[in-house]
Amino acid sequence: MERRTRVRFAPSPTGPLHMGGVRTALYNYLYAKQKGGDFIIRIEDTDSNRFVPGAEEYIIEALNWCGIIPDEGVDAEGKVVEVASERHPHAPYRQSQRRGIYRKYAEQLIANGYAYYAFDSSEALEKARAEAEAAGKTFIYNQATRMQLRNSLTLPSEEVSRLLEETSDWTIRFKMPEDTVVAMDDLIRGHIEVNTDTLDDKVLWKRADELPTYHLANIVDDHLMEISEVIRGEEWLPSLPLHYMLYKAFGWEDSQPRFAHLPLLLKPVGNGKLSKRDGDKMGFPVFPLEWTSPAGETSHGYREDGYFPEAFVNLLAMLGWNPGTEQEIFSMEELIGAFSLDKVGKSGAKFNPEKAKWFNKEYLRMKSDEELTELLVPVLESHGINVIDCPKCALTIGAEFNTAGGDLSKHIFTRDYIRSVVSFTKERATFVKDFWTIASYLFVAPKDFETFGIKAGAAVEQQASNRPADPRAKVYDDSLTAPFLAKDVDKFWKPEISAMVEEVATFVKEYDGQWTVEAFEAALEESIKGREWPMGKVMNATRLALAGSASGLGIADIIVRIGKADTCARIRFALEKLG
RNA sequence: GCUGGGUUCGUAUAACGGUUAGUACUCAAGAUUCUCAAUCUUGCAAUAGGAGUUCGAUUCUCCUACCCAGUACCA
Repeated sequence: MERRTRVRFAPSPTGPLHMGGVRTALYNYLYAKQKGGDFIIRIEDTDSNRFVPGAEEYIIEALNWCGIIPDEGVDAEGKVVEVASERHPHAPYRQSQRRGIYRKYAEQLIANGYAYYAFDSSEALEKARAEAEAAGKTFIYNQATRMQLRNSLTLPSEEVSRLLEETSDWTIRFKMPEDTVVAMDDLIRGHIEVNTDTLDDKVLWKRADELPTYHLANIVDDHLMEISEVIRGEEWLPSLPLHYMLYKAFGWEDSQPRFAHLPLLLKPVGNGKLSKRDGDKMGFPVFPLEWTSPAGETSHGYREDGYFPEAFVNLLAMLGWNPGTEQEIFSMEELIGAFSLDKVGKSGAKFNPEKAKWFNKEYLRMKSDEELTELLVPVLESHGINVIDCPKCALTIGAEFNTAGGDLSKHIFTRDYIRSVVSFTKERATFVKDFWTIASYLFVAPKDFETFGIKAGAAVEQQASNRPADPRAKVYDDSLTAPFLAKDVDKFWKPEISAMVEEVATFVKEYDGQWTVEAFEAALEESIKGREWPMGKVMNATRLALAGSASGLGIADIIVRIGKADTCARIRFALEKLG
């Protein structure tokens, strides 16, 4: 008999979900969708002390951004469902709203001899731990110590009843059986055996807040919600024996879910699991979305840093899982088809930020020019550039367009202009925002760089910043030549060359051929060759005058877009400024 | 400490017990180009160590080392 596949992602709203959590959610989602089953989200907020406002909303929004949409647990508006309905027979999905149902299960365990009441105060236990530690031992609440402690196993029943009535900080603990081997099977790790003597009597339910702990809530809810597979992080592996024992104690072995423990996501350098700190330190996000803590501290998010959700999902999928083929780029649909738990690795995966960028670059290249144009427009606008749909509309505001569709003096550009920039700049960009650093001079002349906050040679600098600095490099004072990159001025702007650049201006002014990159380039090169000029020098010096640095886009590409008037104006300005 | 899990190039990973141990990212070199980027080509680089089983071990077993997790009235 086939059981319907039902898996859940059960985050605790104690802070923003980090990328490891998103990956767990993703694997659950992929698994469910592949089997045609349900993906459920359940909020595990049984720790009243660690609740963080906004965390739950953040988690849902992050999952939503990634395209990981729950079948159950969240309604169409992205709100956690609180009342049961046909579509949500298992609601509510927030454990704090289910508190009424856990106690009786805990009591059932006591009635059957699988659990007991414990009256030890937190202070008493802490003291016992401290004493044991001082003696070089570890205090464990288990079969070896429970008979020396204050609980319903050791106290007379009248005393137990009295304490139950009159005090409110007692707990219900699981009575871990003695010397029993628990044999477990993990979908990823295979067969595992553990002796119960190494385990402790975990707290299942707390009278103080009338809430269960993770272990009880988890087992009860998974059972009630008919979960077929539990796919969770490796940090849960040590409590798997407890969970097995719990299923047994409840008599639910037959419907017990199968378990899969995912390897952890590790920090890029050094040892240990990936944490919030690493991202801040190494300049990459660990969170899907930007997060501002209640204390006002902001952490980067993949979304805000310019990653496409598809790229983020793709890179996450490949961290710990592989398709068994050499394919690396997968859409969500393809992932659903290809995913399998037995291709999930056993060892922790170190996250590599470089590879993450590579994924985004690949996705950027796959996008159409139109799509990228739409994404770029708001970026340009945020930098003070005006974008309009058609040249005609602009006539009313007095813009005069060059042949490529731009009016650089008024910083107004048509969508066609933007699209053309995107189209031939695409393969240089990793993020949409890169278009601005790569091609800002196609929108703003060096003369106005300062007003637009553009640094000479921004694209060059951005690229160089990814590499360690060369200690032999000469240090230049950019302020002397701004907006032209000082080291390029030093290298390319010689008196004899500036004269040649002036002639390029003349050539452009008198050019009356076709205004396409190919035609113009051919003509320009012809004219330079004809005069036996050192082409490289002229081109580099010209680029310096037009773009502020000697490296960057092709000369013809630039001139054809900024047009005659602006080319001449820029060269004039450079001559004036640099001599 | 104890318990459990893990270990293939720097990183992510591939390899029914039989391969010159493959691929991608990064890095380096060359080609190309007016420069940079892109692209193409080439290169650097790994089975943690030791026993055993086997004709043959990255793969199976054991030991050692190292790493990780858990060891809460947190999840």
